[in-house]
Amino acid sequence: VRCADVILPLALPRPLTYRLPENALCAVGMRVAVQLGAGKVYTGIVARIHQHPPDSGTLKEVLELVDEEPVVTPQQIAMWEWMAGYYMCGLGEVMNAALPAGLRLAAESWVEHGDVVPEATDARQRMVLDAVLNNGRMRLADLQSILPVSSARKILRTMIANGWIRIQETVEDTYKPKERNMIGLAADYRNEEVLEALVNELEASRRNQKQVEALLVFHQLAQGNLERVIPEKDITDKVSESAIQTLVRKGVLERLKEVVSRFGVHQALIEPRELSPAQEAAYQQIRQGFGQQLPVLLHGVTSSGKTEIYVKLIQEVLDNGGQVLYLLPEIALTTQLIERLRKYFGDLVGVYHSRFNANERTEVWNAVLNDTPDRHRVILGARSALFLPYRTLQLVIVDEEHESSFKQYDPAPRYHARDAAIWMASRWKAAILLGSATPSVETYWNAQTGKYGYVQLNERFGGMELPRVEVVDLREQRKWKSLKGPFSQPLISAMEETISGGRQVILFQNRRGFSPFLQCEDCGHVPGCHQCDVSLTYHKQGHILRCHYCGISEAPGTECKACGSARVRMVGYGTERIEEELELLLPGVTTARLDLDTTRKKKAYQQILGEFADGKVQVLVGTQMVTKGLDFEKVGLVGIIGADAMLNFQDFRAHERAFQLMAQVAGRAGRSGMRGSVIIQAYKPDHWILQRVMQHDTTGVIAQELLIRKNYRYPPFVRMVRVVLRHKQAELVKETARHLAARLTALDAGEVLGPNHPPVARVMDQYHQQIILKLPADHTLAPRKQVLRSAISELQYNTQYRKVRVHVDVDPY
DNA sequence: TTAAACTTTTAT
DNA sequence: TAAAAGTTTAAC
Repeated sequence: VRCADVILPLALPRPLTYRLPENALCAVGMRVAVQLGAGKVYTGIVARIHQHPPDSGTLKEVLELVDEEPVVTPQQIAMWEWMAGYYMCGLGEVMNAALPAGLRLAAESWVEHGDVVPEATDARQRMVLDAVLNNGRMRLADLQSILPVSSARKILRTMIANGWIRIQETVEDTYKPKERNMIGLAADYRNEEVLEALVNELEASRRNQKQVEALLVFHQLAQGNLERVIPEKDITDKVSESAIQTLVRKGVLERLKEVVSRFGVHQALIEPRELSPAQEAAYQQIRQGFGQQLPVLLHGVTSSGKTEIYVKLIQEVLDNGGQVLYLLPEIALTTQLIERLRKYFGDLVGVYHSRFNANERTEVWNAVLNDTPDRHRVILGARSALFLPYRTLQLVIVDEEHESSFKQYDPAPRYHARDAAIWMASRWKAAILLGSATPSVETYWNAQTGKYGYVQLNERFGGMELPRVEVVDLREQRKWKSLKGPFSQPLISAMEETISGGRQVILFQNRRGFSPFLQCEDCGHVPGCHQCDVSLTYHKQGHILRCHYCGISEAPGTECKACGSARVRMVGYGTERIEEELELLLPGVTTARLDLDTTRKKKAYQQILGEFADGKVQVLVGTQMVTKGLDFEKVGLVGIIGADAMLNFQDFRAHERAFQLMAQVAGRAGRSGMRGSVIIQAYKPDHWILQRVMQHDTTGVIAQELLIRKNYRYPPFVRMVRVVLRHKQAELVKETARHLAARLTALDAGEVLGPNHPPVARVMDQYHQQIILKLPADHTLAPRKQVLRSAISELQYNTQYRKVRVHVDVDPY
């Protein structure tokens, strides 16, 4: 028998084996429909074809081959397997992250009438039968929604048992290509003489003038080529629809559909700029590193023109017929960069990220899979762009390499796009370039130790100076009562000066919403989430208290829930409140806000960033989003409202991240000729990180951090694995975590820290415990992960421990 | 993820 | 005591 190992879109430990129908033309990477369990039909991807049926049980047969050609390449399956192994999750989970929804077939259950004619039926059964008979068949989900929720399943079950109805599973392709209406001449009329005769005939009657006109317009648009097919809209722009209609009815014209791209047509406009001597030197060094098959780190200060270098490298690959993957940490950045790259490469640039709908993503997927020569040669995207079916990938660029948003946390696979890209590049034999003004400690270490090539670009483009950074002591400001809401005197004057000088301001506060929490002035009570251990954030927009962990919201009462006092005050400043305070402080100033709440809609980024770029907005207030490599010409001042929150995190990466964030946002200031300035407000102005931000000392921070990491055994000197346990009962999770930790110690898996609870111990009524494993960064990593795997599966043998959900986060961020 | 098998809670 | 609600488990 021929067998197919099928990856199913579920968190199963491994692919399941099905029997292939005889003579089935099946290949690795094709989609197949298979039955799982009693009735459910799923589509999966064939990972392997072989002749070795598993020992246990009977084999089910593949129900249907969906594709004639594979939709997934063997290289991708290799990548999925690597990812599932390295990040310790199921192949199905990787597949779920990788495949666009348009390729995941929707399996639907339909209810049809059965072979047995029902006799005695009750009212509800009658209802079901009527619905099924009237419509031929009904969606199971629709039927369930018209029946009372509690008994729907039961009613249907009896009816199935009686043979009155049955359930049929279907699998349907959800991808719909976009089409447009076209007009062409019918076969008989694709001849000048015939057409001329027709025109003459029609001209005889005055009533047919419109038709003659339509034919002339068609002739003109077709430029004499009568085989041509013209977009209907081009014709109806000039002549009436009814004339076309008549000609179609007479069989002179034909209506046709043509598949078109969902993505508009763009034209390359300009030649890339010549590189400066410094850029040229960096470019040559990068080429050299690529020549040695090494990933290369391009460490270039903000505004050093890294993009120009990327452009030149991309151009080369395109000339060479290759594909390029350009990874960015944020969707907002793709919005900015796409316009820039399209100026050079036009339609060859494609975008791919989570804001695209299923059809758009599938279209990009197919274009990459088919290696189309005229579209999607350069893919610009967030981390999911990693999963496209590249065939001729020659270059990967990971821009803003240090960004933590390259790491996915939930759901599995908990992968780091930068690290996965490095694996991919070596497998695909593609070059890979990591770019950053503030490289991560790990990457810098790899460059220092010769694992990566290292190229530095210290010169800002046009020789501009780095911004002046000033730290304002909030303790002083408070003492002298010179704080106005969240703003210190120096920040206020700087904003006024910048705005009156016709330049723009960016304000950064890493908290969205209006106020992080409410507090009763009498008893100190803080309203918290009912199902999570966090306070509720007040959102003025919608006048609502919201939990940022589970999303649940409630109306804020007018009085304290604990003591009934009416004196409840809002504590702290989120972006929403900062924007409002600013409007009160500087009336007439135009503001905009860039955070999760203002960018929910698909086009929101484009709109907000567009208005800021056009100068319609003078002050842009935002969360992390404003720090990540946005380029604006006229920003003269960047204000960091509260630096302490970032410095006080007790995670080993907190200092590194705080520095990166501040250095990056500072880099937004001062682009068009004038030196920019940065004001950081902090209660701890002497913190060493702030001092280093003032000095723009990236390598100093990294050197210091490397010392600390070496002393305290943190990455890159060890590898970390975080094990998270979750359950409704706090005690059970604790007990299980203690047991697992003890077991890991006994098995000598590595250095075991914990168990303890993560910063937020309860989310959605589930209590969390975590164990951190520190593993040596050597060849024992894989066997140690195997030890961890078996220790976790051992929990199954205990009826209590097995109830606890466990997940693993490799290289946590 | 799903659904059947199994267990615990709740209402009458 | 039955029904409802919640848990657990296996899937080729």
